[in-house]
Amino acid sequence: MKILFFGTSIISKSYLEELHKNDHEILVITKPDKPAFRSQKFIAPPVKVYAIENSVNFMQTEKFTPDIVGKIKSFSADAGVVVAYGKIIPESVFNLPKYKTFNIHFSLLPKYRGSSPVQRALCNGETETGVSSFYIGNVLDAGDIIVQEKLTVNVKDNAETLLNKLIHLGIIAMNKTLEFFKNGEYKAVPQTGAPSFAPSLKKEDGLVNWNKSAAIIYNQFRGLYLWPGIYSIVSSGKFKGKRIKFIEIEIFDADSLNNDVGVIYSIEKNKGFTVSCTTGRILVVEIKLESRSAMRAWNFIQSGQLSVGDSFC
RNA sequence: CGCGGGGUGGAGCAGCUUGGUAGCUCGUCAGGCUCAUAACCUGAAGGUCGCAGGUUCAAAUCCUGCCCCCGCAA
Repeated sequence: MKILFFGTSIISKSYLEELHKNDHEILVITKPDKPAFRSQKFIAPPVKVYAIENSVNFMQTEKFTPDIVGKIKSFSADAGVVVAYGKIIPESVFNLPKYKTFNIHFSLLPKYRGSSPVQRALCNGETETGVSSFYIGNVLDAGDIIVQEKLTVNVKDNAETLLNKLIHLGIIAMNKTLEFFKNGEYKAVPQTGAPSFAPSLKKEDGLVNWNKSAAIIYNQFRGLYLWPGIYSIVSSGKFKGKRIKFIEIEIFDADSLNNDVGVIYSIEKNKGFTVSCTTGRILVVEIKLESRSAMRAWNFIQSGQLSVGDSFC
């Protein structure tokens, strides 16, 4: 088939790779290079890198100008595939392909419409999620569903592990969808049930609220594992006002009812320190201080700059 | 040349402003104590203070250049 592929991130790359391996004729649409990281050097989207390395045709654009739309039109695609593209595609473009354009979304729509479905689902402690392929329309993530695949969330899953599972599942959904197009044996169904939304994550989403249960904080940790991570501000002692990121935490106990919320309750030899939540306590195992590399919480305790009784806000 | 922070025995830190004997906690090793629970006590080993120059009687500390790590911003 002739496939119009919209994608940018490292996630999209796997999908492009799959399409390429399956001998589809592909035109990739991706975002322009952007300055990134400390160096401020222009970094190419992973999808572009793949396209170059594998001689796949691609175009980079910020806007869908008449000129660009014309070029896309002349490709006369059979189907459009959107995966982690990062931009809104206008109707004049998504209606061009013969079988229209579909998106792979990492949730069981209409749940978790938006850009961070995996992370939000984990934060909310969902035990089941999945992927959906659906027709792109003018309302974000609201089109008719073509294929949906379910997945049970493991309690140990974090944003990284769950995303990897969903990427694989999404590839299956994509292949099924294309197969459906080819055979014509399918029927897209409107989304049913009340939609929920998964807005983009912000750095502040990582701030821990100790006035929650250890279970809720742990879910937040799982969901924000890749970015932005979770953190808290020290409110007493030598480190007052400093931010500490929690790279690795565990639930120390799930049931205790505490009044000393946000206070370092104990130090666990060779492991780290525990902090009280309203219900239960969190064991902090690995941390990261401003301007420092990540380190074991236990090691940091050796410096004596944080000890039992110090608190977070 | 986007802004800022950091590099000190194996680990985490202090010392730098105001140059003058390498400090603290942990770990390791040897010994003691014996139920403390972050166990405790005594002793020991282990460091070209990121690298290279410079200033100085004297540099971890002041000056210059370079390397590496981290955060912010995009």
